[in-house]
Amino acid sequence: MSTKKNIRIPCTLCPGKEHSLFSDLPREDLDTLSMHKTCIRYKKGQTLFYEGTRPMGLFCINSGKVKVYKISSEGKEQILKLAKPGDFLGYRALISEEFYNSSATVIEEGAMCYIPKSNFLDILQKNPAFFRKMAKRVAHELGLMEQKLVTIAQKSVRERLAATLIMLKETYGMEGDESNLIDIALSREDLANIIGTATETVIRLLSDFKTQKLISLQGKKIKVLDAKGLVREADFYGR
Amino acid sequence: MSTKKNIRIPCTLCPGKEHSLFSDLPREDLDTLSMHKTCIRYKKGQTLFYEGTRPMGLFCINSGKVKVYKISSEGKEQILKLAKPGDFLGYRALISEEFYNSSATVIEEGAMCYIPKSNFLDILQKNPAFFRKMAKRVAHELGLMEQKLVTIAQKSVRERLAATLIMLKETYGMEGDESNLIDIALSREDLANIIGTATETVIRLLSDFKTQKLISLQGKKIKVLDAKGLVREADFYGR
DNA sequence: TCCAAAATATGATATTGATCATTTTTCATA
DNA sequence: TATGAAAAATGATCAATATCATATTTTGGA
Repeated sequence: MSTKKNIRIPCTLCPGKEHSLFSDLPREDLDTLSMHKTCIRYKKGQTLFYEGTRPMGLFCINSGKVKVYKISSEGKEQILKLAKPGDFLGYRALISEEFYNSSATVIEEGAMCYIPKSNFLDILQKNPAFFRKMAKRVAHELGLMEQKLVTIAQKSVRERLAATLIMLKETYGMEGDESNLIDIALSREDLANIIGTATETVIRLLSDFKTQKLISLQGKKIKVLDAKGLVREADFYGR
Repeated sequence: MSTKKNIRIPCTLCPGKEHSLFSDLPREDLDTLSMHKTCIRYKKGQTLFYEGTRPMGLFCINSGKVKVYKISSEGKEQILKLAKPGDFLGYRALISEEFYNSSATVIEEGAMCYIPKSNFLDILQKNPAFFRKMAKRVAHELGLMEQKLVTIAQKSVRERLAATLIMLKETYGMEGDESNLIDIALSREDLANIIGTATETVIRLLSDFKTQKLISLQGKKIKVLDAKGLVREADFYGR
């Protein structure tokens, strides 16, 4: 069985707390959350929740990275989003009062906090400003998802890959010298499942981009050498 | 110029009011809305709002049908959803406090009610149950959009067309004998812009389905002859 | 450190669906 | 009801990408 270990991390010490959805929650509410939550270390490959199951709480990523995806009827995985420390998972299903419509699996190990549904709903209930903030977030994500739909429906695989690399660089780029290194452990297959194509196609296109000196490949990690060039490939203008 | 005519339709008389988002709004709030809204007849081709503009209110469709779509950088249209009497448009942008991320154009003429932003937000503010309902709706739509994304990313055009025809039949099917007639005036181009393909491809596939006796074509309108067969084409099982 | 399995890479081929060109039909309206 | 424009239909061709097959490399455990 899994070797999950229960650990305790106060919400007030959570990385990225300042920019998270909880950022301007009153101290009192934060303490309530800290009190009731559980934090567990997950290893790569372990799953936080499965599509089709009933959500019993809210996940908050303390460290590590997670992919959120759906499995189609043919068994193919489609990654809907990637989550990093400070991100929350599972609120869509809690707010819509539905089962999970996607699964979430750890791609880089770390600690995940779990806030029981009742505590989360309590705070939503008694804190209208927080509820508005959550609703605003969900509405914003709907907008993002609509844009993604258009991109997948209308852009070529090459364009989508270039656009995804730029997005990854912006989200997972490192500090200073290494700022062009995309710091997330995505396999070629994961990348293919983000943009909706075959693994071989991603591999071919990456080596193509490498030949064009747009990127360099350092093992699994990708370095962006020519962001402008990638932007050109992505046909980013006018979006 | 357009020949928009201001007409008055009390919300209490709105078709589909019973099942709309406003269904269990207190009488008092409904009257406030009725008081402040304007209702205008729109002809086919007229646009309710444009992507990139600031939302100033909420649209409610009294009669007629509307398509909601985005235009990609290459100028191609992608239809995100179709709206029918009783449906609301524009609340995503109001709740996320963003500009419209899509445009809405009338495909079958009818009357559209317009509720000023301030009135809508007032009611949201003072009526937590209604706000929860709106949030729930947006979260549900996010789930639908995620499913659409997976479908477009992973299913063939043939499967998507078959699935779309089934959805259209379920949403716009008529009563009784004519229950298999899809009662919405969509051009082949519109259909192509829903499923994300070329118009010619839709035309070819439709005549294919016709040859297979899955559908029949009566002018612009499509009749579903063999729903089971279409479901098979759509590979619907297990979704 | 070595081994097996997984991931990556590369090649050959097949298929889907886009694009371009042309014809036919439908439809609005003059 | 005639006519011009838009929509639908059909054909020919081509490009992008999936699929299948087979190395080669990397990696995580025993």
